[in-house]
Amino acid sequence: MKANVKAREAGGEKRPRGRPRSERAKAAILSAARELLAELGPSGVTIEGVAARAGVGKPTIYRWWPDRYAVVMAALMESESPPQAPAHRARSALKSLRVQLRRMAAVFATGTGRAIAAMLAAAEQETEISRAFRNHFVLARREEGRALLREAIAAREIRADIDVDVALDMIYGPLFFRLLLGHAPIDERFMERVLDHALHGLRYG
Amino acid sequence: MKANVKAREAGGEKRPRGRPRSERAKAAILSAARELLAELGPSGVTIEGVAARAGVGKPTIYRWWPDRYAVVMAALMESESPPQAPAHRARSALKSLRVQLRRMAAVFATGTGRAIAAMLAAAEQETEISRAFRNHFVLARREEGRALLREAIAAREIRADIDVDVALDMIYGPLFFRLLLGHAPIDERFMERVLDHALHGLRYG
Amino acid sequence: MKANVKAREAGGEKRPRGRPRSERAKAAILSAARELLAELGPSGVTIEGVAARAGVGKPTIYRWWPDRYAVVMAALMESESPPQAPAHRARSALKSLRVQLRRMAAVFATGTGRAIAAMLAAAEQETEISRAFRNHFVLARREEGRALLREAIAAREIRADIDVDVALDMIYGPLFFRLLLGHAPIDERFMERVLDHALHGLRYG
Amino acid sequence: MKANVKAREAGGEKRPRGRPRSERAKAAILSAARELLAELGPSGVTIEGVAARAGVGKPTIYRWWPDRYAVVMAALMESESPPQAPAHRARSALKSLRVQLRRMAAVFATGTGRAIAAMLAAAEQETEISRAFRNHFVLARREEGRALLREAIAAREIRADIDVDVALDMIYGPLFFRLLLGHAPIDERFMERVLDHALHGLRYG
DNA sequence: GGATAATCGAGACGGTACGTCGCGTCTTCAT
DNA sequence: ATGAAGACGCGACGTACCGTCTCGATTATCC
Repeated sequence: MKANVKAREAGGEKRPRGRPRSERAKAAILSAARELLAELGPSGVTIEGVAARAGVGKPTIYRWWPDRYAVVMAALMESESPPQAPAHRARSALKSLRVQLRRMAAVFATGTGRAIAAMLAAAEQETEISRAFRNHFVLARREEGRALLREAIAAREIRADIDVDVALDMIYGPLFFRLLLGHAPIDERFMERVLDHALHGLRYG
Repeated sequence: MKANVKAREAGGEKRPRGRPRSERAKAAILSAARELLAELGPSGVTIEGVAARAGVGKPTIYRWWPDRYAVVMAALMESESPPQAPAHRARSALKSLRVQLRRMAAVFATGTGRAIAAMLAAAEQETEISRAFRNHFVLARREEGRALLREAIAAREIRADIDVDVALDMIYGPLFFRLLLGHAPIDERFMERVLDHALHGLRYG
Repeated sequence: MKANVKAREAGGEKRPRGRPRSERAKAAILSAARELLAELGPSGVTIEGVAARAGVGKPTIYRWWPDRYAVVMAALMESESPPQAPAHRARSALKSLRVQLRRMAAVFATGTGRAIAAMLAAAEQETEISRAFRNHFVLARREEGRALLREAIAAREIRADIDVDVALDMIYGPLFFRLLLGHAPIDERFMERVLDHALHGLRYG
Repeated sequence: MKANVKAREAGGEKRPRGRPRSERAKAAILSAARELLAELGPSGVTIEGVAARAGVGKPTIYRWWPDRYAVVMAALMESESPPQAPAHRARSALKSLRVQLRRMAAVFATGTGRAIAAMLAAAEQETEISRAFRNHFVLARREEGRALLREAIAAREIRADIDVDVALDMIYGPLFFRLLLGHAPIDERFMERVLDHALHGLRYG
């Protein structure tokens, strides 16, 4: 234990008073939640199950998250890396958008996709974490898309008189539509075609 | 008794042996479920609550629906009339589509909308009722849309080389995207603009 | 059918009006109850189980017996023949008593014995059938015993100043005591020894 | 903290890890069970009823007792004090036995008596608690009786060649016989007469 | 022979209670 | 002052049977 003491002195961090552990437990909890999510789906992630698998007391979980939804969301957010922020800056804005959409399709085509959709729909009240979750998985990328559309407008690749919010929902909406309804598969090709159709329009032109 | 036999054969209906199910109970159950759904949201619709309010035994509910999701779905399907089949045959196919989209927006803008989205996402397995539900609320109208798009193609109002499935998801997807994410309101104007943007495309043209 | 009519007129009984009760159904019910009793014990004899196994509707059972206890008791009473009325009239009354006790031991040593005890104890209210049941299995034989004791008194085989009721409970009681407590086996030898000890007393004499 | 450790080692008690069980809840459960038993009889003691009256969750009951029979037995065992161990050491063993029998008669003459008999008969399988129950109410006293009979033999008050087990069942059996059959009342006088008849025998002597 | 009527099978009904699962909180001991 | 362990009150789950009722079909008697 001498080493421990020395390390602490060396690090110089100030410990509150008597609490030695915490990050280890947090990691174990999220890890257990991720496993259960993969094995049993969103409804199979119970606090009791997570606590048992993580070797942790239930109150420890509640010390970090307010309820089981928050735990599942946190686990999903940890497990699924977002499409690395600047997302492969391509030559043109539309090209970058195309890359981003392909990446999203790849993520949402997995079982994780349905879990995310379920959590999005299940979030009954507007909480901190549900907002963060929506932002993490969807709205942040939609904002990336907004920036790219603006660039494309500036580059005169797309028209200036469009309603950007409508355009964004038209591009990202189909992904979640298929996720929710399951009437057709989600793949990279699909997202590309969505973008193409959105750009060219359905009319003769 | 020959007449009786003949009538049954003719009608083709097959009377089962025992006491027939009580339509009164069925109506009371769905009615109670609808009320609870409106008052407490999807998660507030418990079998116990429905049974108590409907003045019905729990086993009677389980005799007809496999679980609470099925009851909620059935209640929603009973309460919400779909946009009357042929949906106001307008002069042109696109006009008819526009009318249908406005109607859907009106339905999904209500609290019922979120409930439908929640049920769509919560349905963990592919059951008879979940399929019926998706079909009732969404896919049937998407198929209406498909017919209208085909008409529009025949009438040379839109291009013949489009991928109709992609086009449909691009038109109906944004509605569910907003429903799920809640980042912007759903109203008739929104759906109209979606259709407009889909038709004209984002490019210069 | 002439014979039938004549017999009825002779007997003078009045046929109610409608379809007569099916003796076949009654027999099937008791048979099914007996089987379930043997397989699952008294608590395993449910009305639903009996109805299903007998190929009979539940109301048919309730037309004959008021509740499931009555059915079990009836099944037991049908299955277990009482120790043939006069029970082997031996040379002396005490010898006859000894024979009767041996026979009772044989009956109660089987699984049926515990079932009878359970039904005796479970009968919460004083009904027609529970009285009949107690009488059939126990009290009738106790009355036989009373007659035999009286004979033995007359024959000066036992004392005249005893309390016959006390004596009878002292002879038949031990059987049910072991049945209920299960602390020792029930067999013919045991009942014989009970009778011997009752006759000779525990004192020196 | 050395003292603490030492004390525990000395006492030998082993504190389990978690929150200790609530004695308050245990007492409330048994108390509620006792009340319901008195008001409604053995079949009126339902787990739901006990939980509601005790202000306790059902799972708390199931944590400590395997089923409703065990709860009733525990309640009976708590409520009814056994006839204080050494049971009034009288001058002679037979006198002590007589006192014990009178006390038992007093206990079993009450409504509690029938409840005990019902539980004895209902216990379908041989469990820890059913064994404890039988021992508590009956077999322990039968063993007391055995000791007293042995004393009486040593004191030459009764014969040495008797089968003590048979004699015991002959003395205690009649009590349960009347309890089960209800053909005659149970009172102190009855038990005394049983003992008298057992001692003197039915023969002339 | 046709009407009448009771019983039959089947099985749904409103109920009660079961025993279980998971929730989120609380309490204890050990660190 | 945390952390694991785990009991607590609670609410809902889905199931088993209860005893009753409502059907169409069947089987008898009565007119």
